[in-house]
Amino acid sequence: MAMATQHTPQGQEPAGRQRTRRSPAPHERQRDAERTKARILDAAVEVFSAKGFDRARVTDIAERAGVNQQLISYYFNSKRGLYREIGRRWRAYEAETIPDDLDFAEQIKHGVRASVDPRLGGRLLAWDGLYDTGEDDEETQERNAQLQHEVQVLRERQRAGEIDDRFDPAALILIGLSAGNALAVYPHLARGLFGTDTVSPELVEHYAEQLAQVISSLPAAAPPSVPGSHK
Amino acid sequence: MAMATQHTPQGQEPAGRQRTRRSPAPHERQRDAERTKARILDAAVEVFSAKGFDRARVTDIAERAGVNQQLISYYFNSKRGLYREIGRRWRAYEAETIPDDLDFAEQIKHGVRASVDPRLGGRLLAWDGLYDTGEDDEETQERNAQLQHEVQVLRERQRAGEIDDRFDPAALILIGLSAGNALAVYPHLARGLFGTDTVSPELVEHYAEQLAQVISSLPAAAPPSVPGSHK
DNA sequence: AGAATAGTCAAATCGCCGTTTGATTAAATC
DNA sequence: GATTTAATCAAACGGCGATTTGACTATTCT
Repeated sequence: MAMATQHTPQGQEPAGRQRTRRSPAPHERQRDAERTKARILDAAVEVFSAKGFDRARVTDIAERAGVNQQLISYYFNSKRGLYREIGRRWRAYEAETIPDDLDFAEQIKHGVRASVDPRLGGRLLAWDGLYDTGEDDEETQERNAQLQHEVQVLRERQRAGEIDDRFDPAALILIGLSAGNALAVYPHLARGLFGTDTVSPELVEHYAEQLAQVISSLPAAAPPSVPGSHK
Repeated sequence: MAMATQHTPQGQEPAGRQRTRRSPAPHERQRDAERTKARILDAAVEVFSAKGFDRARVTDIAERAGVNQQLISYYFNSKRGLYREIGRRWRAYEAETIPDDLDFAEQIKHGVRASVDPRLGGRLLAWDGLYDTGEDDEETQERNAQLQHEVQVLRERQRAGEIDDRFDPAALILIGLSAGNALAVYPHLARGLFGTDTVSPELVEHYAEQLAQVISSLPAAAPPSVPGSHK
């Protein structure tokens, strides 16, 4: 692919270019592929998350990353490749970041805050879901494993009596997750509902609080229905 | 989904009065603009809902509607125009369809079932939210009014003691709505969580049940904190 | 130093897809 | 049955935007 490099045949050498020759301390080199790649990735997350795959312009991504757009092909082959790479890194990141020994409600709060951060993945998740075609590539498989693990954790708590038996952990997770992403996915509704003209940090906090409250008010043990009563 | 299928505005033909040339009973004429428009609209809802605006192909829509794609420009000016028309009719439809005197939990169940019907609007709502740019056109204004009304309804129930005062009705609505749409918006997660390889009607029913259970288990009155405590 | 290569870029290409054009056929009117 | 007009279509157009091409420049290695 990118190995058709050839020596420059000729050209006028601009004389008198003064450059000091310093040893490359890794963080101050000007040419650092990894750093540049990271910048592109960051910009890409922002743009993809905001506009979705189709509406995202690679020019836009390149611009924000401060590089030429061809560089994106150079590093990631294609727009799709870039997107996939984001997916990979993202899953790795959240796998190692989200501690599942947190209190469920705390986890939710954390999730809500994270979901609206444009650099984080709430919206990406929604885009993926909407674009989903029903066939499971290996990428989704991986995520599913993580989800199943979450289910296990909840089931554990259920067994410990923290959660009523009638609830299906899988359903609870989906509910929490989708509700947690709500501000990020339905900003237009949020504005209408809360009467603000933007989704402010305060609103995020308020909503996180509310959602956590809902979650944590789920009945813990068997329902308060008196044994022997009807229904 | 009869949303687009209200046509034949021209009214009551005097019975027994027949034209010499067998005046076409409105439902059996071959050339019926309204009917065709409705077919296009229906197909469009399906495609837009499934693929989103950008990925939807007007060829695809035309094909499903059984018409030539130019007809779409003819009737709706543009792809965007078609999309907007859907929005208009959709809001009208749901405004007159969803009865707000239902039990909240019932409403939720109804919502969940509706949201996964591919021909209905759960996904459209999510697309709109993700594509949202923060500026409110008149279209959203209209929806916001409806939402505010919903908020009022909930506030009412809150006043009646059915819902704990600590909950913000607006937040509850957003939670219910987003969670209700979850199967439609995150089908990939749903498959992973529930271990099915498709979102079956049974799953829909199960999930609706679960969500309703969560909603209806929200504390009704003041918290069980001991009365007579401080403040 | 100089060869080799990693990093960067501007500009041309090319396919896709929404829209326009201009004609055609069927229905309604007289 | 002739005229008008509503409905339909096939084919050409044109723009947008991702990708390719082909070079150029800085860095690193020996």
